[in-house]
Amino acid sequence: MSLLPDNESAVRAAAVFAALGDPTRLALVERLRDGRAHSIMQLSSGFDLTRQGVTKHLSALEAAGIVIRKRTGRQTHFSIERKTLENSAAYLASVSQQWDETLGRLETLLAKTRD
Amino acid sequence: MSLLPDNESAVRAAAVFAALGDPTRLALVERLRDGRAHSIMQLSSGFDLTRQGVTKHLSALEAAGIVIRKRTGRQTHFSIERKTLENSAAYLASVSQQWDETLGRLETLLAKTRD
DNA sequence: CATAAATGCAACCTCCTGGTTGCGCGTTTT
DNA sequence: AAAACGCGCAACCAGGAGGTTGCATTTATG
Repeated sequence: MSLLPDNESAVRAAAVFAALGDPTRLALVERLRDGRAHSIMQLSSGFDLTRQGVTKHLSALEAAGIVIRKRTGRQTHFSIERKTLENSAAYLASVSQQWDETLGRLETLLAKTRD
Repeated sequence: MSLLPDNESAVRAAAVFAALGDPTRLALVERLRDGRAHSIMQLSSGFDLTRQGVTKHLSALEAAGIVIRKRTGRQTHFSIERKTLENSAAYLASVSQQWDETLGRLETLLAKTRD
């Protein structure tokens, strides 16, 4: 019995978190916070990475649904997919919230008495 | 110039996300949603993993500050550190929120005109 | 049309990660 | 005091992730 996240939202959440888990990728997201679309050249500048390296990370973000790619002419622009981040934020919030509702710190102590 | 997340909150956020990025680890967090403290034996049951394997994951979660370890007698209990998840949720929310505030979809289009 | 610019694609390499096994050590239990 | 329980630690291993180089491709520019 492998009870890995059968929960749909949890599965996707894991993918999103994995994508955001890399420092470079998170930095890229930070760069996209302005909500505008940036080309790969723009995004590559400032990193100790090859353009191809950055592209890989952007593809990873795209695969996780965090970012949207759109080619225009000879350059490719990336922008943030707001909804994905919102969902993940909501997921995390729900976890800590449930922790809050059900018993929380008190039960934590009582658990030690049980079994 | 390597402009990796100099921002403190972003650095920690990356660590937390990396920890939550693994399906097994996220499943463990799911199991701890009840807010109570569970022993390693309890948490191990149901996974296609060795106890030592699960322990490794729990240690990773602990290192990221997502979980708290407390040894009592011969068994070790883990429980959720609510604040860490709250912070990460807030971080994600702030990113998508800023996207919303600043221009968002409109500017996304305009950006294509620029440079 | 020749060339430069911006990107895509594939092969390759290294190192970290997730997983295992084996064993030792403190704590209950009988 | 044995034996069983719950756990920590170390070594080890395969595979994937992050990164590179090299070249092909498409689009703009002079």
